[in-house]
Amino acid sequence: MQKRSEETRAKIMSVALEMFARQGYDATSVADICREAGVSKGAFYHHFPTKQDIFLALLRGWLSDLDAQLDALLQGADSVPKGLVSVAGATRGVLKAAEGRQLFLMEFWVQASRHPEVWEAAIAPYRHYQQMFANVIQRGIDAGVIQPVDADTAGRTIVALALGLLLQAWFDPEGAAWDKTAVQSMLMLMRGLEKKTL
Amino acid sequence: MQKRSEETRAKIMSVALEMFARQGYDATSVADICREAGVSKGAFYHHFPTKQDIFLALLRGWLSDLDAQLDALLQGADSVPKGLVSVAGATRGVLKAAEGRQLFLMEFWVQASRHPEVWEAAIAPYRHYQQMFANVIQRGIDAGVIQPVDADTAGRTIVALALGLLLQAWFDPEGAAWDKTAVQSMLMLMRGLEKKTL
Amino acid sequence: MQKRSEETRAKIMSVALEMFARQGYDATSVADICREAGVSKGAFYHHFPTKQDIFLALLRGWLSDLDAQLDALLQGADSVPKGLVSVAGATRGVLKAAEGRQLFLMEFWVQASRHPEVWEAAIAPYRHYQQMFANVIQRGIDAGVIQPVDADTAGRTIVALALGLLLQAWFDPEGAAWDKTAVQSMLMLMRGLEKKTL
Amino acid sequence: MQKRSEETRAKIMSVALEMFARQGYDATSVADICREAGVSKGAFYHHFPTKQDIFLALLRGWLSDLDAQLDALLQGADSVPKGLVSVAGATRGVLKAAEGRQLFLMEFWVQASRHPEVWEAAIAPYRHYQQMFANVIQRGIDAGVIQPVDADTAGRTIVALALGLLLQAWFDPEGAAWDKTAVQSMLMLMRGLEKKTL
DNA sequence: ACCTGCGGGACGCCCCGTTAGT
DNA sequence: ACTAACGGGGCGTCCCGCAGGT
Repeated sequence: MQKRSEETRAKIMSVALEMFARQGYDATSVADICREAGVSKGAFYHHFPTKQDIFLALLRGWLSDLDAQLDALLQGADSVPKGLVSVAGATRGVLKAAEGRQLFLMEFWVQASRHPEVWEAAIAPYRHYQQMFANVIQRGIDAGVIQPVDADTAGRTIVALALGLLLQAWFDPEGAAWDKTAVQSMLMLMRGLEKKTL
Repeated sequence: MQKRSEETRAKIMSVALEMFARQGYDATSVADICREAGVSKGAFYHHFPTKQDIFLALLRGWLSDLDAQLDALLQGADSVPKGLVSVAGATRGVLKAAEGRQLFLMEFWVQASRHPEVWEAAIAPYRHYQQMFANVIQRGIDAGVIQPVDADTAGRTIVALALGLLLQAWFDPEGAAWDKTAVQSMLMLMRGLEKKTL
Repeated sequence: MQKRSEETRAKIMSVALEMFARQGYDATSVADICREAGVSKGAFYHHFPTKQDIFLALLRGWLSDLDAQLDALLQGADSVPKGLVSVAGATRGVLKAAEGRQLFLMEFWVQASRHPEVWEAAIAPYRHYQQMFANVIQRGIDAGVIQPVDADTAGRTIVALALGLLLQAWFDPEGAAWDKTAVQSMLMLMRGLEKKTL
Repeated sequence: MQKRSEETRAKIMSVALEMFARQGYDATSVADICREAGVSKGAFYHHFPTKQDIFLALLRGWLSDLDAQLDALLQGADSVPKGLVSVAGATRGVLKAAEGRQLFLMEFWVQASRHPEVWEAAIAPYRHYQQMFANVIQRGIDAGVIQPVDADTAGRTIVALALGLLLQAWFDPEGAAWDKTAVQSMLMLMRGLEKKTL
């Protein structure tokens, strides 16, 4: 029956995700994953031809998850370009989506820099998000509520802020209430973008 | 004479830095480093007790470099809190300082998340910079040229922006003129911080 | 219906034979065979209890083929002991029979040296042929056309010559026209065996 | 000191030779060799980059041994082309030289058929011997003691006989007194080559 | 009866970071 | 400063049972 197979595969993936996130890709051996998942190496290599392959599979899943979440979040912002705060709120979504998987994110970047296929998988969605933000901004400009800045640059700026906060939240979790900091930061930036209405 | 010894050590370090940056920490073997540096493994272990140790040594050097560069840059901003643009310019310095060593930076973060000693070495300077920016902001607030925001949060925001730009510049170098983008981004943020003089 | 089954079995065997011959027994995995034959591993193990077993099955078939061919060839020689050249011609048959399967032959010997069952299967026919040649020689001696040598030794000598040529032809195919060399060689030997009629 | 190193290397080689000969190349794992030799895997790979490499090293040594032995043996035959029996005796040398290493010889051929480098190492000496025998024969022809046959073919025939006997002696050791059989066989052939002095 | 997918472990080769002995 | 040796894994693969479907 195929149910069993699917379960095994899922188990392996979830374990692998967690271990990659906790110990990193290189430090996690296939044997580790198998032991933790309670399967044999035979089972592992039945489902994934290579250690790299499970990483890519994980990555794919993770990106599509993120995609869904962000798309949903931006629905609201999309329709209310004047309420820039909603954009600020959206960034919280980005952080949430990455919650507890930051190390995996790092690993992913590191791998991306070395393996073209991974890079491909990484760069596309990144540009996608940047574009989404740029679109929102552009609409705001057209509507006359945002300064006439370069929308692309603004998009990149928003992404940069989100990424930077993500990173800080990761390597200094106790340093601040990152949740609130995210909102505040984004507000500061938004304030710089909105048209001064006297 | 110790000259020879010093040279060997330096050679090893420079090779190691480059290889870590290009291939990553785990993917770079001690043997690789030795071959490239033209020394024996014995020589390597004569100078560094452990592979980790050379990494830390490298890290220390790198951080102190960065420190010096940033301190110099912030001298100006420090004394001219009203010219917030100078702060924007300073972020360019951060990018410059990391030029071509981003992968090493990533490795460093990854390692930091796992080894307390590394984390220690990483978190301290990070907080240092954040504090510097916060100070500049605070002075601006006191002088009445900046909105009465929370200075710490503003500091974190600036650092976040810098980090985020660094990251983007790294994994999508062709995506934009990051140099200029950095300045523009910072200006947008600054605009949100400054007091509306109207 | 069993037709399907028989076909599958035959397909597996033919693929296995070719792969063993080309890559050797150890270097050919069951998975390789299955992939090439277009069947699942389950199917393989349904037909053959073990990898060794398919080898033995193949071997058995191969030997009985060889047997048939040689027996046919020696019919002639048997009845014309004075025409020693026909014996020479027979050796060509040996070479022909092994055409393109030398590596399998080698594998077979190697396996034989380690597994008694295989050895059993190998040594019997070998002695059979040697005996056939010895018989022909003995008849020649009785008929007075061949020197009074030890017939067994002569038989072994003929077999040796055939084997040696086979081997050379295998690992240095371009080295000579082995076809003709075989005949010439055998003639030289025959000349040493025949009674000097002068 | 380098003495230790040399000893370790020699120990590894001798153990490997024996195990390859007894169990075959594929069936002998590096771990087996190490255990038997009482060294660590690290030591093994310090001396030999690859499992294949130790095989080649062994092969090289074996061939040069054989070379030396045969050269010495053919010295006599060389100078006494009329005493063809000495050539017959020489073949005994070939058998002696291979004593107890036949399986290694087989392995070697099997490997040769798959790895060009091995084949290279194998084919050269083989042609060398064939040539030596051919030379002896040619001299005999020139001296008028041997039939005007094609010397090359005769050389190949002698080699074939030697190989064939070697093989039979290996897979049916009890079948005959191969020592004496070798001499008898060679005499039969020689008889066919020599000029009928009548 | 025939065939399939899945799973199980045991190893195989290679390499890695490191310590002893000069 | 350097060569030799050391173990301990790492990844990938192999040969092979079962449970299940057709």
